[in-house]
Amino acid sequence: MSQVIERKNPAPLTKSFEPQAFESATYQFWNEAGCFEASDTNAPGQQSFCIVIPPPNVTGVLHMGHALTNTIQDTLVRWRRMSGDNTLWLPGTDHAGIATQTQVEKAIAKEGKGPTGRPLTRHDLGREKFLERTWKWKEEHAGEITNQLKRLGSSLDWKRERFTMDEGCSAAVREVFVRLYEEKLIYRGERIINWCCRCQTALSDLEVIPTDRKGNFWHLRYKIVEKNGTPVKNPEGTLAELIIATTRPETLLGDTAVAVHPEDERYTHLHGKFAVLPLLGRMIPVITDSYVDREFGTGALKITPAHDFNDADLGQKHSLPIISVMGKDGKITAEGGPYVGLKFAEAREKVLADLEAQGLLVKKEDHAQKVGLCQRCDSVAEPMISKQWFVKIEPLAKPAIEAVETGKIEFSPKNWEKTYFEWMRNIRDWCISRQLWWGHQIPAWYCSGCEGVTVSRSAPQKCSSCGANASQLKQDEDVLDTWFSSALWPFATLGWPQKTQALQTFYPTSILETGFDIIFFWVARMIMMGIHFMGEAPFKKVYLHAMVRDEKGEKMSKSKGNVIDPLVLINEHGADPLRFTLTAMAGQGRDIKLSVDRVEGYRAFANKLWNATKFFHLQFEEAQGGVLPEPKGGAAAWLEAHRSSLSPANRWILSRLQHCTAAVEKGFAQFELNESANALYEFVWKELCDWYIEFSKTPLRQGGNAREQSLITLGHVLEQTFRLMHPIMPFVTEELWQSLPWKRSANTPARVREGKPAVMTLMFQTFPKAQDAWVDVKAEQTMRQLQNIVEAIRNFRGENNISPKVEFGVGYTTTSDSVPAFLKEHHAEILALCRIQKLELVSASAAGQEFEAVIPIAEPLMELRISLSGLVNVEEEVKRVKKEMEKVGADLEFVRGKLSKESFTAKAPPALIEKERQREREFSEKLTELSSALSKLEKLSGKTP
RNA sequence: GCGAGCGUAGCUCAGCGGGAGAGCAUCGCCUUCACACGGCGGGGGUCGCAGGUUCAAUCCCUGCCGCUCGCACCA
Repeated sequence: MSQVIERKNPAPLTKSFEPQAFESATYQFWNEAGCFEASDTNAPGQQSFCIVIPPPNVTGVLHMGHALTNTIQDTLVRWRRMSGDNTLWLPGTDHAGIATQTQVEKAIAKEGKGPTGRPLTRHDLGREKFLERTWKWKEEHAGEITNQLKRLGSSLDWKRERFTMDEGCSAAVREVFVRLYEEKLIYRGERIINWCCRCQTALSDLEVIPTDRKGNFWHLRYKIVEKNGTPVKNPEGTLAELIIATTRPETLLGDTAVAVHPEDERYTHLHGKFAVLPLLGRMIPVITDSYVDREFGTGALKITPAHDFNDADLGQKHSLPIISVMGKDGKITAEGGPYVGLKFAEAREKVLADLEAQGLLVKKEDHAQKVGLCQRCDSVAEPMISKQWFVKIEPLAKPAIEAVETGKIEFSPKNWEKTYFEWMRNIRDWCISRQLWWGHQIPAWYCSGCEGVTVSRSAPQKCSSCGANASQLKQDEDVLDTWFSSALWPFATLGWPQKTQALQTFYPTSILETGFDIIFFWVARMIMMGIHFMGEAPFKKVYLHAMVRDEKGEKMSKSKGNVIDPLVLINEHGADPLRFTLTAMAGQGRDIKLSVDRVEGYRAFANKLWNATKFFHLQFEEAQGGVLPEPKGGAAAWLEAHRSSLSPANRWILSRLQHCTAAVEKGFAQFELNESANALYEFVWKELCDWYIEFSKTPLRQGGNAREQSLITLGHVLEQTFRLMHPIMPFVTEELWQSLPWKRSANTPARVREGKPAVMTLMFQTFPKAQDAWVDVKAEQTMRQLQNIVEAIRNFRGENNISPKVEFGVGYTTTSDSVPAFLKEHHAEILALCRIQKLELVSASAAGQEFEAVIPIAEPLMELRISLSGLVNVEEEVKRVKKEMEKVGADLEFVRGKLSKESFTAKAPPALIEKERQREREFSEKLTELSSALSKLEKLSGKTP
């Protein structure tokens, strides 16, 4: 007999659900037993299932978005693991270039002053020292987010944890860079990019957030002249000029043309002429282009190719010169003539003042405009020409578009595919160089001798162009966009560029789960790189979850102070309730407004399950000899063997378990986790606790076979429920499962092969499959009938405000032959659930006495008769009956109306018509009963003073 | 401007062709031996508005209105 890993010192179940008591220990048990570890190879016939975690920032802290995505992923991973797959969920963190560098910069700024008395900057430390500091910072903070992921219950294979700047990932980055360079898909060029003057780095288009700003529209006067400088005149003899509206007057310093629409008749006579650039006096051509909108502004446009994306395109089209007047330092360059050295904002003021002085400023209007802000620091990002590294994206985008078009990759919800296509089909080259220090330094070396560029996987020995030795070579100081390494994540983490077994087994990964906000940043780029380097898309399915917002629907942000910290919720209520909440709300196509109330509600749910299990133990321990021995072959086999002799209630709950199992499985498989969660909630609370356990109390107290049968059924149903619920609520289900008397250890195929011991854990138990054989229509019908009777009596009690302490007798009449036997069989349960003294058949003649309430029931066909004397106020009962009659009357009227329409009876499906006729009969009978009861009551109340 | 989503009970959401559901909140009764993190019962909605298709529309179609979110921006 091989060894089994068991949890040490199991504690008895506490009085109620107290997650703090066991969550951490449970996680530790799983982790130490190696439950999270995948195998590099699949067992024969086994499938692999792999998700790579969207790597959180290495120095970040867990926020609700993380909690959501990791709960969803963990749920899927646990489900697949229990279903028998070789399951790998690969953990890791991202170096997060700008974010991390900024944190460290802030830290050193606080530490001391530089030589001139200002706070220390990274430049005071120098690159090497600064990087040392950042690595140290990373080591100190990296544990926080991973510990938080553990608190959430994430079953990540920690032995495979990766970091985007670890040796392997760095090697992958260099490999990709070199290959793309060799394929001419990476190039270095002088192009217009977004520049953040505060962060002092280039940004990609995506890192710039267009933001509404109140601005102004200044109308400027450009005089028009011939090439030789003679003023041009208008047809009516006045001097020709162009009035141009602009929101950024300071950029005029870099204007190299003005443009009008070719068919704009106002300006036809200016075609081919020149404009005199205000302030600088430069002559620039008047060009025509249909890009110009005649309706907007004055219909004339100034063109500044160096500082505007659209102008850059026009400039290229018309071969215009490019004049950079704004520098990376946020100041006007020497090209700006008298304005050199001014900050942009100062330059604007001065330019406007000078224009005004020269009479060239026509007017100023208010104007709402969008300004691009740096995603990281919110300062204005200026478009400017700069020498940067770019990825030529179109050749990479093409197959990535095709992969989604042909369905090799599917997005869910599907409508995101449209968004993906939109962006991918209009994609611009990707600026990948960043003027930061924290990141993958670009593997390009410049030769001081020949100015040649050497791109290499490792530090080159000599210049690839002129052969000069290494001392002449200097590596590019810039680093790569953080998303460059993230794009390689699905294969770099599996060992690429080595040909590893893990890569073979787990690539392509099964699914990607992430937020829609990073479709472009991350998802699209992973698809492009995956296809290009692996020949295959990195995942088959992309699941995109909604945004987590606060309970008012606002985005959570620190500045608004509306952030709900998942760790606070975990500490207070446990990880499971939070996970259940997120899962239950993860329905697609809607933002998730998280409310703490909801979490509390699901904590109550966990408590409910806890107490149901305690109920089982209580009953179990009372069994003869203290402990009921495990049935031979286990509970399931026992139930199978005794199926025909099981009570209706037992058959019912086993049948309902199949429905629940099917729903949970379907929800997981279709990525509708909320469906799974809701099915479980309904089943556990309503069916198992409210009905089954209440029903089972009678046989359990009865003892003997009845008790044994119910105990085994309840134990089995609970055990199966724990399995079904485990992917969503791993901690509490494991804790409760461990408490069960008949549990068995289990193992995964891979562990067996590797000689690893089995583990006594719910994590490795087989995920249930719905079994049609256990679906019992008859038992469900029986239970429905019993529920109808019980509810009718409870309703009578409730509406008449009769205390549960008051017991009374109930009689009934029926025209059905089977009802008396049916009620006799379930006599005890009905009495217990309704807290009544007796339920007995009364003859039709004995019935009909005046002191009775009459409660008609359609299924089973019968009438309850309850003697009112001393029980209720007759007037109250009159009210109740009247209310009931109104309801039934309205129903009847509706059904009759429907049936009276010939169009309905002619065209509706026959089955439906029959159903409606049936309903009509029922309502009508019910109404007759009620009205006769009412007339009796009214007579009675008339007699009473 | 283009694209997507959402408007259902006081709140948060499910449902999406046959007369509207849940949780929380609320009201009434109950400390009944798993659970007051509980039980039982009640009240509460012309399913954003207007048309159309259909025997039948919260559900399908069209148009509006309102709220989000992408993309592109008109300089």
